[in-house]
Amino acid sequence: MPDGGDRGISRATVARLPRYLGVLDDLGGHQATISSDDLAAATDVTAANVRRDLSHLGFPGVRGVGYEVERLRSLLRRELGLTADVGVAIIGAGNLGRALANYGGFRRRGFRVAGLYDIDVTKVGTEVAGVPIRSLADLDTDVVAADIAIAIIATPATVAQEVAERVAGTGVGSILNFAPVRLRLSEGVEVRQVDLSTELQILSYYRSRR
Amino acid sequence: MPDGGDRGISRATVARLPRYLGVLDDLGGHQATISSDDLAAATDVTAANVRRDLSHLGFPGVRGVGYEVERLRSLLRRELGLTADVGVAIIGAGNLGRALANYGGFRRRGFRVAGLYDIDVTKVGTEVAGVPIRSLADLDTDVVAADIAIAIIATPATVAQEVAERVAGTGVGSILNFAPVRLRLSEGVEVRQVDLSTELQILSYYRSRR
DNA sequence: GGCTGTGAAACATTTCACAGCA
DNA sequence: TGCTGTGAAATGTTTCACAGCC
Repeated sequence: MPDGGDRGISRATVARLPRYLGVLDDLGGHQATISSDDLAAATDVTAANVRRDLSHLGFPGVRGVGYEVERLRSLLRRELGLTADVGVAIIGAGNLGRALANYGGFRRRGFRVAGLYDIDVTKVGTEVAGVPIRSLADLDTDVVAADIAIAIIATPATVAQEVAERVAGTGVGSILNFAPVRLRLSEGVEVRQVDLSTELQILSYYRSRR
Repeated sequence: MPDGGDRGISRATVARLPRYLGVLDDLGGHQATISSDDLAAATDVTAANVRRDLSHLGFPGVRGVGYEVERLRSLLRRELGLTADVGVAIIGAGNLGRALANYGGFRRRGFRVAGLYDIDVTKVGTEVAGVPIRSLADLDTDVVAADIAIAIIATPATVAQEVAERVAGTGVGSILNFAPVRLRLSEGVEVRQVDLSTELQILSYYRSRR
């Protein structure tokens, strides 16, 4: 795995960046610097691993002191593509879609939830946690107008594939899929799958051998 | 990483078992056997990796033919601790809790959603998707009476730690936490964290460099 | 003295490639 | 012939341990 400048950070490292960022955000300006030990303790990572990660990012610490919190925050945001705000559309205004719209963590990091999209006309026009519910038919124009970069699929599994194809057609390049279906899409669309049942099964595995 | 018998399967392998199981479940008895190539294609894993995983589980295939679907299904279920049904409690009857109660994927694998727990007395006594909403005060007795093995925390972040400690006190040994807080619990409780915002940030990372 | 930065070792995981069996 | 099972190599990731700097 390459290091230094900016490119080619390992997947394992990338997966830890949001954790580091979360801890720094929670610090709330009470500390100017943080040591690898402290950052490690707050994130369930080893100190050596923290140092290795930050060195991969090319971020310098100060020996005897630690890492500058504000500089590191900026770097992590930049690295995660959160410099400008990132527009997000949530597809499906059922319980899950509404839960996601309510979920403060998105706004807290630089995401802007532009809309909830549904085909149920009785829902369209209302809003949830300040997020307007709009017709799925409006998505194509909204993607451009509201600068939507990522779509979150929160529909029933039965329609997820169809909806995802429609979403991909609007030019949205990234999809986070919560429906328990493995989406098959054309090249060029980045899909990430979150399967709630998978997490539960893994937990069950570790539970069953104790 | 050890292999063979039953113990000491690597974490990476464990993380793939639910995927394999999901594919086999979706087959619906239309195939008696499946090759590593087909199983690989359906799960976004390489064929060599599938073969290695199954060999770690000590599961034998038939050369020139493939793996017996039904036998493999049983093995995966057993391996994941899904032989008897596993009782699950969802803590928090907000949008997320209700979404999880609605989510069919749990029942589909061998989980039994025993109840939704909340402190809001106006909700208690009603039900969601056939799951009764009960008072958090009843959890202690229900854990024993309804044989609850896993608790899913779907409360606001602000109360998650407090609720988790309470839950841990009931003897539930495994917690799946959806609140965006890193829980600190005593030894002996297995905690698994799902952070929706983390997934979105990782997607954002890969989006930003294309 | 405290903490970073990093070679080198250890460990984990994946892939290659092919022998061997049905 | 088609596909598994697996050594061996390659690759990826973490940890150790300590020199070096503030």
